[in-house]
Amino acid sequence: MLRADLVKTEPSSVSPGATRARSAKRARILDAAITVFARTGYHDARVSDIAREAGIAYGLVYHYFRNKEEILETIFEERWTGFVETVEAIAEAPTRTEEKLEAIAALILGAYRLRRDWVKVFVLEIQRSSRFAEPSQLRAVGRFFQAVAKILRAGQAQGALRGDLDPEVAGYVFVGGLEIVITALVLGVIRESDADPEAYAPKVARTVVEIFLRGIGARS
Amino acid sequence: MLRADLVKTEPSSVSPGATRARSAKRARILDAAITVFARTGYHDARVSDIAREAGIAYGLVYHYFRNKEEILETIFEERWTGFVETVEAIAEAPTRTEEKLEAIAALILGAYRLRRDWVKVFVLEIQRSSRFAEPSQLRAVGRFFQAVAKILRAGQAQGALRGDLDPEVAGYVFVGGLEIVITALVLGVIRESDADPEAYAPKVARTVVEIFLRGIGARS
Amino acid sequence: MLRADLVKTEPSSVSPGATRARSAKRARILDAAITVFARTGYHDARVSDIAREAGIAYGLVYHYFRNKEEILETIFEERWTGFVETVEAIAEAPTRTEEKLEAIAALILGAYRLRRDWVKVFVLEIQRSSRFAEPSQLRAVGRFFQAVAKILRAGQAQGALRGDLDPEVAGYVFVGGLEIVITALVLGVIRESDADPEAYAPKVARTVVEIFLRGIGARS
Amino acid sequence: MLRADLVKTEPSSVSPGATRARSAKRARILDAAITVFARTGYHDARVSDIAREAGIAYGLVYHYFRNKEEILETIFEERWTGFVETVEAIAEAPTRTEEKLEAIAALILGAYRLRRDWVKVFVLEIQRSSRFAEPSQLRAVGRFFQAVAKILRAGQAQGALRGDLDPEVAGYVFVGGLEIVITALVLGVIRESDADPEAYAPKVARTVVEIFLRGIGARS
DNA sequence: CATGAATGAGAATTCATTCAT
DNA sequence: GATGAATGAATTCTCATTCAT
Repeated sequence: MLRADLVKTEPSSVSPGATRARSAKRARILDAAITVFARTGYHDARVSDIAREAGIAYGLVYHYFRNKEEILETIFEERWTGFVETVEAIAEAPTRTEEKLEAIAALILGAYRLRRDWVKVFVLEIQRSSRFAEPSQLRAVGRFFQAVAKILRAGQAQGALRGDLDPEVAGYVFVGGLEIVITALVLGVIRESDADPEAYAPKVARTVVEIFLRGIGARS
Repeated sequence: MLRADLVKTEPSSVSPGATRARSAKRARILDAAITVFARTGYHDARVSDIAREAGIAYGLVYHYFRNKEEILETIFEERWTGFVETVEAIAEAPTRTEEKLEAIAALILGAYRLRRDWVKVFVLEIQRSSRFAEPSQLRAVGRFFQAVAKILRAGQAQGALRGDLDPEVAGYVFVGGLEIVITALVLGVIRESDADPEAYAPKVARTVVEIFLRGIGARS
Repeated sequence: MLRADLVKTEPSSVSPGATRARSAKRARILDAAITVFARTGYHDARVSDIAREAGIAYGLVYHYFRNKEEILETIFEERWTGFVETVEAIAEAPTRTEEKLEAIAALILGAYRLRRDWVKVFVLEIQRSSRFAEPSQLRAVGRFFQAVAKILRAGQAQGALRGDLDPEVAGYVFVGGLEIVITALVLGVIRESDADPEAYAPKVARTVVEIFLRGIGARS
Repeated sequence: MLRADLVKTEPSSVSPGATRARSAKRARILDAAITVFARTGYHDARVSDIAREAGIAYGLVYHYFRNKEEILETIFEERWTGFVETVEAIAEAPTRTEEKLEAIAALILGAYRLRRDWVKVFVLEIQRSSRFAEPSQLRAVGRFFQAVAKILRAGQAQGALRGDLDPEVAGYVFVGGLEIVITALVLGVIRESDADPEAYAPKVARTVVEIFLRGIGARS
């Protein structure tokens, strides 16, 4: 079964020696930045906050990154890639359409549980960073939507899905449904029930998939 | 029929005389702020930009608003209220559930055509303004989601909608589906076909409602 | 007789009212900058030093000038112009060549007495500012050399000067002779005799002109 | 005949073995520094630029020099010394005054052709380095002017030069005439004729000497 | 000797906000 | 109301210098 922890989180699986040290500091800066961005928001985060959080000196940040914005871009590029690759793996897998959609929903909602800060930064900051409109980032996001669209087109081809709806728009609707639930969670608008937080995400995931596949309308 | 222009756009329907002048300047500042926020983003927008756009001295901004943030809040409160009232009117209307959902979808996607800057600011700025977490704003957003949830609950009560799904989560899914399509339009990821821009929004609206009601899964 | 005080020093001969206030502050910043640049050198001068010297707040400097460099450029443009105009007036005057050259020498060496800081900044800072290589500045300096060359060409035409020497190179030699004497004074390498400081500059001026016209070689 | 290459340029005429290596790196740093200072100016040159130009790690610079400033000082001291010694040799030589002055002019203008970067740094940077006011450097510059003054005094003593002019001021005038021509060349204000660049410097040198000795005034 | 990661003081610049006119 | 000059806190970024390896 596909699991949320498929999202690769450790770019630190690196070669030893000098390289390790370099990567270690760099990775600490990125981790710290995610934490700080999630807490304060990108704009209100000071570079010195990141440095303090990472436990390093101020100027070292500029040793590894040209400026504050490059940190955000790097977070996106390095961490998003792992996510997209997982989604693409799901798309290629020899499973039924419904399973694939459920896997993606579980992946996203599961990521919220495991890497809440990442999700916050992706959802709240990167998305509206001015750089987000940049071709490279749009392309990276595009990979994700294409993977979803691929699942839908395959589903239509094999008769599992209706063929009369635009798979691209449908893909947006599916992702949008997931995204807003996450946003609501991130913003605390809806709160995981205290009773069984572990069970909440899967349940919501299933609801989204269910609506997406069979609709909320009563069967006539 | 419910129309996009139900969104009230003119707080300038005000009393005459001195008061009119006051309101006129104030309204010009708000309009200018929307334009500038849509262009630059809230954080990168300078008060002087807003003043220049409004054609006034920038000290005057502080006559009408305590600070920059209050401008954003005011935009939200004054302009969002009109939107929510329209949605609530739709919810109360004696029409079928499907019609109501279609009206909301049309309202939102139509607003994008008529008041693109407003939508940009709502979607991109206010949503992630740190103030968004403020009770007053959350309440305002909540009114909107409650109106949607009300439609869904009513639909369940009268048997038009399945009763086995959480209407709150379902509401998010519906709105999220619409929202992401708008975001994609705002960011230029998907582009209205040049052939018939007028027809694009309604068509997308219908697709979203269709998926939401009947699902994309093939009828077994 | 042409006098050193022909160098216009007061751009503050301005219109009254609001304009005066604006100009007053601006002029104070420029004056303060000259003082500070002369004392510390351009590179080591902090904008805050200039502000303190001018008795104004930090940020006001940026109200009037884009950045630190623009201050230096402005000093050059506004103050150099007065100097060049004086030199051009000397060049046009209906006096003998020797008188003209003496007037220029007196002007320059006199300026050193009256506006030592200006001379320091011109000689030591502006000349090696990276911007100095800019067309507009080279042109401004060019005006000065052209005025000198004009005097020399006129002298050659009327038979007062030898015709077998390149007037352009000769102009450089004349100005260079003056300039290095000033530099030596600025740097304190040579010191005006304590006995009669007033008489030193004119005496040096006459020496430079004398050498330039009749040479130091013994008459054969 | 005295030639420009009399200026000693290779402190690398050193003993072999380990010492050679040391000196080699040191010399490379100095050469690189001259190149970089000439290109960027002292203040804007970063130590890392010098290291990159020298092809070494920038920490190594601090093995050989206490700090950035010491590099400039060293350039001045080590390279200027060779120049001054050449000038002193010219002064001592059993040649006529005019020949001596021509040799110096040729030396300086020739150096501009051979070691343009050195001249740039001497003319533009060292001269206004704040450290220029340092006794040791003033003394070094003084040696040069004293050598020139010595030539002039000797010329006066043997009747080759007029005795009624201050030899010190006259020396400044001579050097100043040369210096400004060089500055003009450095800044590109005057350009060596493309036709015969080799001949330009000597020609200018002769013009300067000619004016200095016989003046530009028409013989009455 | 060599390297380049690490440090942190320092300075420029921005811009929201205040206030005298 | 209206203006825009004045203020200064806040922050980013640079770069000389140190130091562990």
